[in-house]
Amino acid sequence: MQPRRGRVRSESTRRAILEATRDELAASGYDKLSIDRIAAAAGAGKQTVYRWYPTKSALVADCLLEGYVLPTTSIDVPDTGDIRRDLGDWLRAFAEGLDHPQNAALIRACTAAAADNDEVAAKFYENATAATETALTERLHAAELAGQLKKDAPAVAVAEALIGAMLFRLLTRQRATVAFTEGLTEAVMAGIALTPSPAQR
Amino acid sequence: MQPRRGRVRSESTRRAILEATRDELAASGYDKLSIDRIAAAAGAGKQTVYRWYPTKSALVADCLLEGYVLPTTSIDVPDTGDIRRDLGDWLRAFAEGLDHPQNAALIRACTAAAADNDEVAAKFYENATAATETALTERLHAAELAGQLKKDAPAVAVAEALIGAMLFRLLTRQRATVAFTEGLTEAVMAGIALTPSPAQR
Amino acid sequence: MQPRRGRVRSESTRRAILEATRDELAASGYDKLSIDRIAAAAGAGKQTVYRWYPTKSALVADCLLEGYVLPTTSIDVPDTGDIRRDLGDWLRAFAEGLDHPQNAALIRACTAAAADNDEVAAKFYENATAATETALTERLHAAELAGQLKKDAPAVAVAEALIGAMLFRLLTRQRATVAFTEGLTEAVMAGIALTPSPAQR
Amino acid sequence: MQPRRGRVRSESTRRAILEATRDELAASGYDKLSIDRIAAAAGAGKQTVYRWYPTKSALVADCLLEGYVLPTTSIDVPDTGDIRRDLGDWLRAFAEGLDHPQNAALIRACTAAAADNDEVAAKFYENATAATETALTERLHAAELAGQLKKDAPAVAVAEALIGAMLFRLLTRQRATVAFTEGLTEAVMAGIALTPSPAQR
DNA sequence: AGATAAACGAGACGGTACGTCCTGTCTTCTC
DNA sequence: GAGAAGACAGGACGTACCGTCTCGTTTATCT
Repeated sequence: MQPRRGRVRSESTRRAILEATRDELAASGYDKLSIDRIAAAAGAGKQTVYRWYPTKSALVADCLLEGYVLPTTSIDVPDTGDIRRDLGDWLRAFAEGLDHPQNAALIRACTAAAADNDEVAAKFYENATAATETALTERLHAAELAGQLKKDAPAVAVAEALIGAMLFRLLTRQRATVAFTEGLTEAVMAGIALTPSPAQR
Repeated sequence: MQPRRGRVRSESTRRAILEATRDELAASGYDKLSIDRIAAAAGAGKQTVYRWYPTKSALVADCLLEGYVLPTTSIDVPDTGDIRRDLGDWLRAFAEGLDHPQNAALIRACTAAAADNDEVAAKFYENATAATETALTERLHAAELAGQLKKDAPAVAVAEALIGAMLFRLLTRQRATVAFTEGLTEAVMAGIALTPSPAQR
Repeated sequence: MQPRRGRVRSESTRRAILEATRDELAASGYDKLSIDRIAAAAGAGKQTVYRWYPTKSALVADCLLEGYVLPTTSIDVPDTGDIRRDLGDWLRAFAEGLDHPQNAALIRACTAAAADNDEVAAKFYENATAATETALTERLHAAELAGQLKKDAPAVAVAEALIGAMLFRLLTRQRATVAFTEGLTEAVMAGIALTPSPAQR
Repeated sequence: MQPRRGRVRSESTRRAILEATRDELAASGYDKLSIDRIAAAAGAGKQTVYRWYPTKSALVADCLLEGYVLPTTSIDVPDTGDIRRDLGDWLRAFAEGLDHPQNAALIRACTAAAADNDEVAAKFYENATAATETALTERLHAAELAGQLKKDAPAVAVAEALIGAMLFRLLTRQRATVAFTEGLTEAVMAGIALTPSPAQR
């Protein structure tokens, strides 16, 4: 391991850049991001921004990865033993988090970034999403082990359907009301069909 | 009504602009769209583009509205009388449509546009989405009337969960496999919980 | 001749650019010229500057060509019939012109530009210099025709020696005093050698 | 004088810097000089360059002072006793030196530097020029003492006229041909006027 | 020998300017 | 009067250098 030549790169500057990025992202959205403005707001030179992040996408991606954008608070899925109630509570809490305009703006900006760019998409998934999805699927598996769910329930599909529904509401600027989240919870828990599943195709 | 002096605005030019926009969208994504390039590709002056569409967003929005971007083909929900099968078939067809890279790129671009801009979001919802959602909810209501669904089943929530799940897969660059779509269909039809719903909280 | 499509290029903007360039040149010298600042001072976009002048050198060169930098006043060589007096008067006037700091700064800047760049050098010669040189050599030829000069006197060499001497004084920050200009005039008119020229080598 | 603790400053590094500067000067001219490149070419850190030379100008100035740029060879004025021949020979030799593109480029670069910057101008004069001028004026004074020149001949003015003429040719990219140098020599030795100088104004 | 200190290479830092590209507006001429 | 062509002011892009500031290393002198 060689001795590290030259001045060491400033972590604090990097953090300032990420914070400035988060602020710009919430204020202006993804495609109005300006590296010039971010650098100025962070008190950094543009070159320093580019030294850390070669592209606007990488910058946003790292913002996601480092948790500057999405709070980890709303991710935890409660576990009271009652999967039905836990799922409902979690979904409602999630919806409430999205009611704050700043959170909504940030997630929309990240969605735009993910839609535009593969790398951001990967980070978006790894962080913002996979964490949530993992927590959700783990809770579902726990419920399965507890004998509350059918065997081989498609936990991933259900988790992504829930997240996807919230994302869809966000994109189309519809609030996710309590009626909505409860209807959705009930649907995935009990199904909407009257007749039981046939002997399976 | 006065007689309209001067040259009439050329519909064919407008169509050329929309086509050029669609091509750029598929090729470069939303935030790399350049009005300059679009005008050049359409053989139009920039002013003409701006005369029709005041903003980049409006341009994309109209692309959506006029169906230049999203094919209406995959929207129709089959109706064989068996809601379970129809839903499954439709979802699989939808997923297959998203497997074509060009379609995927276009929808991602539109998603980015919708995330960034309220107006596009509205158009995105009205067209690309509401059409789909309407078709879906109508099919669900038909099934309800046919006695195949529970009373007051949350059709809208289910429809949006299905679309949202597909969108989520698209954003995170995960293919929606047949196993995925079938698991999802089964989940919303029959639910994943073992025990029946309690006397409703 | 085809009909010229599109908006016509604004001569007044071009003039504003040249004036701003002249001011910057006098204030900061050649290698501190900033296109950004020039554009801002001229109330023009950078692109407009570049549309007219592809390089900093071309800009300075045109400043010279259009006479924005060097006043044509000091160029005219008087003709009273007495070449000796005329030359002396002209050289003194020239020296006095260079005594004004602004003129000196401008010519130094142009010299730097000419030294650095072939194109500017050409323009520098064509305009600032050739005009002077031409006026000077024409006056000398007139004197020759009037029988006041030796036959085949090297008018060009003498003209360039006079200009060169003034330039040298300027570059080395020495004032060209009256004693200097008169000594120089006398030297080229009467020579400094005591003995007459030998039978020519 | 106190004993100087710490590492001694490396003369060889300083020489490497000057050599790199000379090479850059000849290759790119004055206003394209880059301290970054010079440091890299010299295998030195930027700080070391700045420790020796606070500004680009000082660097170029020292290049001149140390003779890295202008060869002292062409400075010596021959002394055969015949001032007319000696002057002619020297001027021709000087012109030949300037025919080499590298020499021409270097002197042009130094001229640009001198035009832009007072300090360089001083060094330019002290070294490159004063040496030449001194040699020339000394030769002229020797001739005067030998009775070959008029009394009180303006040696400095003549010397500067000769150097200025060469510089002017260099700046305007005109070669100084033998015809040119001989015409000039003859002009300053014998004058170009037919009639003898009047009783002097 | 060990401590102290300056100079060194390397290179990151906050900045300024570059030359290019794009935006949205404005002229100009043509249909 | 709409349209294409394209110039315009403005502003962001990503790059190159500036002059300054750490770093770890090397080389000297002083204890």
